[in-house]
Amino acid sequence: MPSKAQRPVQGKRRQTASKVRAAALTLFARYGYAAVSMRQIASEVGVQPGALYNHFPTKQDILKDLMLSHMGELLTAWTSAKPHPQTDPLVAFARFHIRYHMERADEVFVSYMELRNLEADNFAAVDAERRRYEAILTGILEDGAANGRYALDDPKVTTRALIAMLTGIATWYRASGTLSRQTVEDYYINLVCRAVSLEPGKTQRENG
Amino acid sequence: MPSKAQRPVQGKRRQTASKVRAAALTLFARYGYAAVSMRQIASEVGVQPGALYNHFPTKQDILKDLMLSHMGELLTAWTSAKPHPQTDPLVAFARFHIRYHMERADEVFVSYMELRNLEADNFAAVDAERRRYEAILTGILEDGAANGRYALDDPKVTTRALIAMLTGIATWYRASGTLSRQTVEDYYINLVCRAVSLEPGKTQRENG
DNA sequence: CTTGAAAATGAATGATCGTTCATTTATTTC
DNA sequence: GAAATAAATGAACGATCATTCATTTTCAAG
Repeated sequence: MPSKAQRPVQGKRRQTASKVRAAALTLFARYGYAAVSMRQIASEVGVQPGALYNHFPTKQDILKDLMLSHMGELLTAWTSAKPHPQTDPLVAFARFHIRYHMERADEVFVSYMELRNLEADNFAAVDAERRRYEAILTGILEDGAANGRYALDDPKVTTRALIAMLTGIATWYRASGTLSRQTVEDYYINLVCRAVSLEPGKTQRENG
Repeated sequence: MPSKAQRPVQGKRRQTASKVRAAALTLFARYGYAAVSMRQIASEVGVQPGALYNHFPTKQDILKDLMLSHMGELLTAWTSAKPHPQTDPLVAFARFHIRYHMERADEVFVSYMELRNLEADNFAAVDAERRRYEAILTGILEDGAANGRYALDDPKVTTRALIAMLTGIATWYRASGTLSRQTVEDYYINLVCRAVSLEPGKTQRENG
């Protein structure tokens, strides 16, 4: 007799599948895909190894699912993000990227460390998404360079440099540390702005 | 009867050991430590698996050797690097870092992707070297910030941001591409300079 | 409550893993 | 060239790997 009726949402059906995803994500992030066994994942989920195959056909499919989901959610999140319309586009993108990546250290870690372990088809699919995401930043840089708002040598090189810098936060930032998320975000925004000679004070888009 | 006397240098003794290192480096960089077997390494060297154990006691020792050697050589290279004395210290360091890392993509890749696969003792040793290297840049930034040459929020955060940005070159730069090493180097130097508000034209150290 | 389907079990498959070792082969030392 | 030493072989070890499957258990729908 539960005091509040247990949600009968979609049965227990899809529950194990998402527990598998969660366990695999944590283990892959910590030990690496190749070093994690299906037995470890099963043990973490609290199930026998064979049961995993009711939800994912192979170990590789778990990795593919995690990485494609991450990229898909990242792109969706950007599309539906509505930054303050006065904010400079580069600043808006960088703030979005920093926040999203600080909140999902494991996903980020797996998604850029395990590319090597994707089979050819899966790599192509994930890499296409990654390029779509980078193209967003490249477009912003091209626009800003065209009208003189940013100073930069090459939009694609700058894209890779900035993405590497920002994504790197996930490799060292720990919520338990002394720096708050907001502080780290602000410091990195300053670095990004200066890297393209956008005066940090002038991050409001000029209208008219 | 060799036309030119075969170098009897140190016999064939250490020759296999360095072939093992080279093979392991290439394989680890391409497939990851955990995904590479001792049999693959032996096959690449042209030897039976058991022979590897005449040179390295375990697979883990090969990884430790590769990573510690890389860090040691990196620190030695910096110590013995003699940049033009008029060059701004940050520019000198960044140029050194970029060049060193573009020339050794495999070493760099292994050294920052395989940290997870080091046993505790080995990780501690490698990480200590890594921190020694980062401390060099942090020191440069602190000096420059103290006398107003650079604008930055936090030397340690800036160190991590710049190192991530610069090291990221190894993940995408290919000598076969359209961009020359010198071009990439120059673009990144501009990014670094602007990131700390050091006017790119003013990269000569002022004396007096 | 009955029925059909999905999920989980528990045991097994063959393959591959890192590592060992007695033996043979190659190299260095005297 | 003989003796000593190191390297390489080839076969084997037990452990663990991803995956399969007949069977049992659990769950959702009628």
